[in-house]
Amino acid sequence: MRALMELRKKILSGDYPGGTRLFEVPLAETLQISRTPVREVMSRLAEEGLLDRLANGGFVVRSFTYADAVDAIELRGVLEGTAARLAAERGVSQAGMDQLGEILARLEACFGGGPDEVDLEAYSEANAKFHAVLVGLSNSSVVQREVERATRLPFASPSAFLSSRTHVAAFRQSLHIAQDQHRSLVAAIAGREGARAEFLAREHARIARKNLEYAVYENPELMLTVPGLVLLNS
Amino acid sequence: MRALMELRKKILSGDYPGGTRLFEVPLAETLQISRTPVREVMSRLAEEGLLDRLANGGFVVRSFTYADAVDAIELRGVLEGTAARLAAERGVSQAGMDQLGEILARLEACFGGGPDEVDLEAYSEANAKFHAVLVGLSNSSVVQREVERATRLPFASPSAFLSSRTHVAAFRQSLHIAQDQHRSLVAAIAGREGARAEFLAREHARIARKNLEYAVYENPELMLTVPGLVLLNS
DNA sequence: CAGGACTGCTTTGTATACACGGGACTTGGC
DNA sequence: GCCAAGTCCCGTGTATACAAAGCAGTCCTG
Repeated sequence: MRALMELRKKILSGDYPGGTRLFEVPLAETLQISRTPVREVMSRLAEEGLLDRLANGGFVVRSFTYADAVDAIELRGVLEGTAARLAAERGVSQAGMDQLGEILARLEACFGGGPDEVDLEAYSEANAKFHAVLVGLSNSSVVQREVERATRLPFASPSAFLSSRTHVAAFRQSLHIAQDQHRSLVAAIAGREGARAEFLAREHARIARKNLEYAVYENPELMLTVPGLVLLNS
Repeated sequence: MRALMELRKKILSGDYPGGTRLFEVPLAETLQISRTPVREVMSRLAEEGLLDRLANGGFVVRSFTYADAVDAIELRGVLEGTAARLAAERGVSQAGMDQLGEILARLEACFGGGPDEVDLEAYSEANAKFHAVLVGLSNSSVVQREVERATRLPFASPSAFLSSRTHVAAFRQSLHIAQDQHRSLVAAIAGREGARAEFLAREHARIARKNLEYAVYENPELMLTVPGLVLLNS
């Protein structure tokens, strides 16, 4: 199934702009496989939300506007917020809280002495872990499934603007605020404050929205380096 | 693609209980088609959330617990709530509000003179329309897409407990409350009250949760007549 | 000149045959 | 007697050939 990764990569790197119809025969030649696995691959990418099924068969690369990206981020916030609220309402075991605390400490350790000094690589990894664990603590496989789904769109992922290739001051500075929200979120869950946890998670996601806004309007060359932003059309 | 509908129907009617692994060859014989379209069908049902992909290939019928159903309903409420909030925040055109008002009136007309007299058939149809239009008014294709997805699980659908086969007093009585919530929801959107709209939509969905609770604990024979409830296992 | 129908091509849908991989069972050796 | 290795079977992955459907372009007719 290397073909799946290959096609996904091509779409994510902008080889096939949004709205491009993908024909089976040429794709089969490009990927050096026959039509049957091509269909399989496209079907999976449709599940991921990267392709749309056409009414009369066939697939097109899904096309995203700036507004869609904003909504996808908002949606991620809503879903993570729900997971956080459920975790708070239903309660989290001591082991779960310990796990969150440990990741929190790992995130903390990524900040160096200087005000602008961050180990982005380590932060990005711990951040992804934090979000994954948080969602798991909702104790709801249904919610977890949908969060993971919403997160699969690269520009909506919690780590979208943390790629090590994007050493942008504006992004780095947001990390202190983000980390404070992480801490507050954990405190809210520990204190069974469902509403607080929910809205902190939402606001947390809106950092990504702000970063997106910055990339699109202030620093357009970032569109090429931040993963997924090439998918944005108009 | 009648095979798709046929297999979906079989799963929804409980022919293949949750956790059942679906093998391609026997399924191909059952459905009277070859393995290739069987794979296609299963792939689509996986997209719908009725099947799960196994790690090493193959599919199993997704298995739902009571808690999963509760969570799926809550999730639907959260997503519809988000749509309602966005509609309120972003504003809805006069034409949109008129459309909502018209459906509201149609719902109203379903209640007869008696306290327990309802044209369930008409109500169910208008109710489905109301929810669809409401979500459309969010003006967000991303949110709309995910609401429709969450709604595809039959027991999480807004019309789950409105099937005409389930003339249960407990369900009918909830309709007056539901209709009041519909009216309030429209008022909230008209008044740009985002938070109110969001939480009304959530609470509205929780009527379904209550009905589910009733079906499972008070009137188990309903499990067989309410569409989708046969999917619930433990 | 315009509209409709027919034909041909392009593209997806379906069937079938073959390849590959994994797991279980059996057999042989220690 | 137990463990390990090999083989066989079951099930999915892949390729290819063929069928059917949709679309467009052209030609014929009114």
